[in-house]
Amino acid sequence: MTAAAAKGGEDAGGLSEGVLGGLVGYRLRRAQLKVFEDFLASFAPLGLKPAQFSALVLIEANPGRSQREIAAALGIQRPNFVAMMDEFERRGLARRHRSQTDRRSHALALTEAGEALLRQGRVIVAAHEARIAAGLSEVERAELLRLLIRLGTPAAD
Amino acid sequence: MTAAAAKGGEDAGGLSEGVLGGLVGYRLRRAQLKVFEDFLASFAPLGLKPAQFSALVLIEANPGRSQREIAAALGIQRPNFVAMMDEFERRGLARRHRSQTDRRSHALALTEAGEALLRQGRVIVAAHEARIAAGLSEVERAELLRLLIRLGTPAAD
DNA sequence: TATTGTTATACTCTATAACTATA
DNA sequence: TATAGTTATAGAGTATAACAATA
Repeated sequence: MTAAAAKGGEDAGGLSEGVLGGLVGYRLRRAQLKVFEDFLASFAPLGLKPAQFSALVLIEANPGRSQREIAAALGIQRPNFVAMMDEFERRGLARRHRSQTDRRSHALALTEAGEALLRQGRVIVAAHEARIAAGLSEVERAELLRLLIRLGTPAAD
Repeated sequence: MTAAAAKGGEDAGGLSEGVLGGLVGYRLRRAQLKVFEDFLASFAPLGLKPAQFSALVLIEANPGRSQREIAAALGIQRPNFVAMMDEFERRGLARRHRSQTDRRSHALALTEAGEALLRQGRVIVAAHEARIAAGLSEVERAELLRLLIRLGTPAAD
């Protein structure tokens, strides 16, 4: 760290950060932008964005759940999840089955193609994680996850 | 932590998180959403959003810098920063002065009203920080900031 | 030629109201 | 009445191309 950075904080262009550097929210935003940038590039070959990947993971881990349940778990508004499911079905990655107990709701499940894509996704995401956490030891990465969970896990509300 | 959460991860609705729970990018996104939610509510009385607050802080800490420099430091595209500066001038918070050395660029500075608003903002942001980091010790909060900087500081590219 | 601020524009994300079919 | 999925829509946020003034 430079002397200037130690005093008030200074960015790449030589500008002082003022109070920003010490704000968790500001650091979160900058870190997330950078991590998502790497994710987007990593998953471009699979044609998946972060929200789509997380939705597929959640559907696979919780087959038979409704759109409302999956969307809520991801913090996605129900109306906005409709288009995502439409695309999943169009690409043959997931399907909506009529629930046997409540004909209003859709029981979601991955297709074979969806499972296959997720297998590729898990390989890619592992490389992505290793890349973004390259400057951290395994202990530090675990500590970062622990602190982030304490900050933001909806379940901890 | 519940037994289920220890195994594969489980959210508030009882859904398994699958691989998501161990991903830095996913945890960053969820944490940032929650933190920004608190920020937005905290700063509603001042009429400032996170990007606006950070821009005002940066202008105050670096008076005389150009729009391009301030925008670049925040990761904002130059065209998108124009409307933000327009609003700052309309509300009397900041001004664009013609640079004496390069008549193409604008030397930015806060007005008295802008400085006054920022003084209120710094009080509010301190309370906001205390609130979101309530579950963390001071050591943990410092460690979180350190790890986030390692992940995402553009200067560390 | 290159750069600053600007305009226009488009694309994505996100949020809300209202409809339908079921419950 | 209330809920699940859906449609329509509107508002942010973000990205690029192109122009005028200036370097």
